[in-house]
Amino acid sequence: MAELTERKQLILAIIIERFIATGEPVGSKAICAEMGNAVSSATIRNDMADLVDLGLLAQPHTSAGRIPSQAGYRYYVDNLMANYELGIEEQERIKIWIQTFSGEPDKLLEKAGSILAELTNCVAVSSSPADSEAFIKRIELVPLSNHTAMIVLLATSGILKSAVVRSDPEINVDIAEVFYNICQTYFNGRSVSDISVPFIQTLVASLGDKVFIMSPFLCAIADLCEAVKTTELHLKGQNNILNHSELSEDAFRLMDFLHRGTPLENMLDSHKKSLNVAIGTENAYRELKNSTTIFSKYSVGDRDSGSIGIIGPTRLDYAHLIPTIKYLAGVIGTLLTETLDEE
Amino acid sequence: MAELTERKQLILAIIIERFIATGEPVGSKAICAEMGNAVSSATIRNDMADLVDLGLLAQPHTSAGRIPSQAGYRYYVDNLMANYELGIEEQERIKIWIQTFSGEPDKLLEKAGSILAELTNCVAVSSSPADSEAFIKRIELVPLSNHTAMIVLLATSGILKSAVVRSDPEINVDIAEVFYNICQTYFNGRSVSDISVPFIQTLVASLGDKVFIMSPFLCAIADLCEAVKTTELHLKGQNNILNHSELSEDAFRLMDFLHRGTPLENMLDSHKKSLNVAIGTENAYRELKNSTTIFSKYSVGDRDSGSIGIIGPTRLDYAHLIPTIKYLAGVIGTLLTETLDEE
DNA sequence: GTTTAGCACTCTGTTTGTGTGAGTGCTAAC
DNA sequence: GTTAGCACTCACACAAACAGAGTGCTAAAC
Repeated sequence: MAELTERKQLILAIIIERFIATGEPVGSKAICAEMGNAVSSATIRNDMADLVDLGLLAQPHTSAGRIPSQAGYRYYVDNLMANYELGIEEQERIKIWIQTFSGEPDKLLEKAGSILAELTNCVAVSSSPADSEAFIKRIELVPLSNHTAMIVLLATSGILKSAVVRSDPEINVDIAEVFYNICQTYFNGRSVSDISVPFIQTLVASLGDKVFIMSPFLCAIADLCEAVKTTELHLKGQNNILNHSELSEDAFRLMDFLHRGTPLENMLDSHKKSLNVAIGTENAYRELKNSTTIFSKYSVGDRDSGSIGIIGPTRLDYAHLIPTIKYLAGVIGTLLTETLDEE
Repeated sequence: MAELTERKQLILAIIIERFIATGEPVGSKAICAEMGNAVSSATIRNDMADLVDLGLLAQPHTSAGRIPSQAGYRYYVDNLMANYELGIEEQERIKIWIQTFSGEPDKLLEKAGSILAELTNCVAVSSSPADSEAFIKRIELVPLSNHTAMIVLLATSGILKSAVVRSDPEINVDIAEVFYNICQTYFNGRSVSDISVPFIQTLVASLGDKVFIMSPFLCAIADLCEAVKTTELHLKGQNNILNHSELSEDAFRLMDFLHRGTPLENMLDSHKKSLNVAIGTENAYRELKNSTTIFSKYSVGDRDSGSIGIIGPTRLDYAHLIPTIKYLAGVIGTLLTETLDEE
């Protein structure tokens, strides 16, 4: 991208910020006024024409003001945008929320999504910690009734999963003991990526006649390991799609996209950078071609465990939202690292 | 409601069913054809005029066909509607889904909501079992790390809740023993409605210096008891709101209403009948004045524990949806009763 | 009394035409 | 490089004209 003169940068910034604030195309006169009439509107028009040629601005029609193009937003985010601090409201909200953290990672991320949706008026997406190379730290069996029990699996990277199991034979002390022996020998300390079909087969072979009573428990453990590896998404503030008039045309397709789940997971998985801002067609999915996605990863210990971020229109208050999301991801990482990755 | 002649009933049914199928106002000629020209369109027009006078039909404008009024739908649901069996697709889907039931009530209800949303193309709402008069069956403590543990609470009415707790003092065998003693003495077998602030105060007073280490656990138990009493809602298929053009005008307000949560809870709580169909303004909230809600309660043992149902436009395929929802509620009740209310 | 044919009438949705205003692009002068 | 001036373009709002669907009513037939 060729260097822009300082004035052109200023004009671009004014147009983008005004457009973000009002949603209306910005005309040369308005810019002129905002610049204190330092130059005339005709001069600004010349510069604007150049910015259009560079692809940084667009015109809805010949006789309208200018609006930022996707490339314009990109230039703004990369070069022009001021780096704001978090607002007081954001900070307060996040602080209060942190205090309610009990220690359950999935709940934390779900709540974080709610907060973010409220703060941003966008659809917020958060993923619970997942790590395909996590290690099993412990597995517990909690008898609930004669034939049902809960299995709780704690893994590295701040991951905690549980499931209820039904067993035909009555669940008694003997079964519990066999269960704990198996866990001790085969599961504890092992990477969840090891718990494959062949692994379970070898295990089953070595169990002899205990296979029959153990199989629902083994299945449950395998499922939980799968859950440890699998990103689980929380969608919040879907109603906010309707808040943004520029999305109303796509609203249906967008909603549908969000509810399909898998593409969204793929998208989050594909992000390389810790903070990812994708504007319009920079997004991998064409359903998002009029949307911006801002996602940040959070880390538990030294591993990236999940993401949190938003999906909104391209017309977004980038300068405020980006720091908010960054901060939130940092807080999540810190909390999870402190709580569950200790000892 | 005065008795209608058989022909008027037939005309009303034809109009409603055609309108449900097509969404277009139905004219006299179309009805005439559907009746095999047994009578002329003029005759039908006369009858239609009478039905309008009775408030069962409405005209969007003078020169359009007729559409059902809310009273018309009500008459149809109460008197005319055929009682369909479940379709094969519905049955299959529900059967497959049942097989995935692990024993976790909250998950079951969440999944049931998803299924219902898919089957009906409406917003599905399901509430996890809750019962303000449930009894505590057992409480378990599952140590996770040195300073965190999970508490699992099993109650009657098929209710299972869990939470993670952080404790400053290290969680060791001594603490676990104290915990279980307290549970044995004060909580097991007690009704959750007893676990009030004064009750906790008495308990705290009797604990002496153990109060300090026990307090996070006691708080957690109190929270869990609260959760047992509290209806937790699962919303599914919110994107379906946009499927129905007649709701698109209210889409925003409706979405907002759904996300507010509390009014929805109140609505479900206020239902007296086991199956509740509220058409348009029969709904307690004005946000739903153009919507129909169909909800069925499910019972665990002999107590109503929660509800499942849909929110959609008034133009709904009542004849198929009502049996589906009824059936689903029945299945949920049976599953939960068998699994968790045993022994 | 009920049913029917016939016809004028009403209302919606679409198309076409006109005017207005905001904002531009270009040219010539500074 | 900057500015004033002016013709030009386009979206939007409003009005008029038109076609089509379906009704309501009347008078005759059953």
